[in-house]
Amino acid sequence: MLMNENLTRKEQVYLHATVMFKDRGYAATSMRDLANSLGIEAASLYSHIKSKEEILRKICFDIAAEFISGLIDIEQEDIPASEKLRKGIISHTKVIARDLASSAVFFNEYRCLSPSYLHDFLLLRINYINRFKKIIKQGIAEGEFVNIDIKLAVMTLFSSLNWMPSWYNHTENINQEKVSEELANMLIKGLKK
Amino acid sequence: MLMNENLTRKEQVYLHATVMFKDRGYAATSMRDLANSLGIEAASLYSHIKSKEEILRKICFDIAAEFISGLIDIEQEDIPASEKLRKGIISHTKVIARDLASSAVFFNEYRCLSPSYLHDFLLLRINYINRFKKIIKQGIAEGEFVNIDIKLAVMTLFSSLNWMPSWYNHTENINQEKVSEELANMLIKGLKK
DNA sequence: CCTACCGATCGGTAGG
DNA sequence: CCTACCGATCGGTAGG
Repeated sequence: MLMNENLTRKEQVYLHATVMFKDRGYAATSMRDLANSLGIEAASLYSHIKSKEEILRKICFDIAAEFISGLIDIEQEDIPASEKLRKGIISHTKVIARDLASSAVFFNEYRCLSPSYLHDFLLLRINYINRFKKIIKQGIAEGEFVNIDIKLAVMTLFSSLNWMPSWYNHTENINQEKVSEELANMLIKGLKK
Repeated sequence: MLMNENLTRKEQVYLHATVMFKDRGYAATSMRDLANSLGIEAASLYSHIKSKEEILRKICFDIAAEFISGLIDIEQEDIPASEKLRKGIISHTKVIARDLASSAVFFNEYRCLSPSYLHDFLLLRINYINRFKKIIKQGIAEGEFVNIDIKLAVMTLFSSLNWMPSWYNHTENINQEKVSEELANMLIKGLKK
């Protein structure tokens, strides 16, 4: 059962929808399923939201904004690429750990966005990936990292980070910060000379 | 356009379905979409297949079988854990590279299986993951790997490997074997002392 | 492989 | 937040 106290009805709708989109997928979750989990009729949902896709859009674009804003300050710092990368990884994992369900939807369900929103979403994603590519390029240029294929490196990085929501569990006695650090260590060690 | 020459109609149905499930998701792909991409009516599909889910089942369980069978010989070899892991990673990436679309469906759409098939599928997946865990445990026990959290290590490993189908592209001038080797190097280096 | 069609379910609206 | 309902679409079947 979801914790619903202190939430407005609208927030409850978003919360339940996020969890259901994560568990069953966006297309496989019907508005009747969602209404049922809230104990109301499907038609009643529409006094809180405009459409099913509006929910998906909010999840995807909110998380995208969090990822990018977490990275901006780090980019400006005058530190070695490995340290930038470490901080970037920790920032990224923090966004994920803060909201595992939304992150999972972000990673897996974005393609259900209608074409024009999907287009904008993909631009944001490319922008974010390019920022990490730039850090890795810096590390190679400064001789800190091995001369690895950039695309391979950055895709491996994101792959590792982005499946976190599907295996990382808040309730286990695993510490989020420790996980992030171990992960960052492992990945950076794989890149270093 | 898909290459359909030399394929039976049934094989064409499976091929088109796999690509569409990968691109749009299982739930979001209708039998009418599928029929349309083959230039026939939806009802005509059912002279080649029994149900929509039958297609998904075949994809998921065939790929599962390929993953496991690729690993069995490697496990028996009397070599260091790092070499077992390297061979395991290369075997795994070969299965993926051989059929990117099926692999993508395997990783992302399995949860659309009906409960009893989903149950069997998850057992196969746990079995496969445990085989890799055992290799990493061996490496830690023999002092070859750092004393990392096993779950973290194996999940990072699979995350890296399993997003391959979503970014790795056959048509680019990237060589599959080289990608596998670089990937294996990077990941094993992250584990080594 | 087609036409014709089934019951079920979909996202969403009207009106209160 | 409800009842009542819309047109569209779903997976699938019958019969040829």
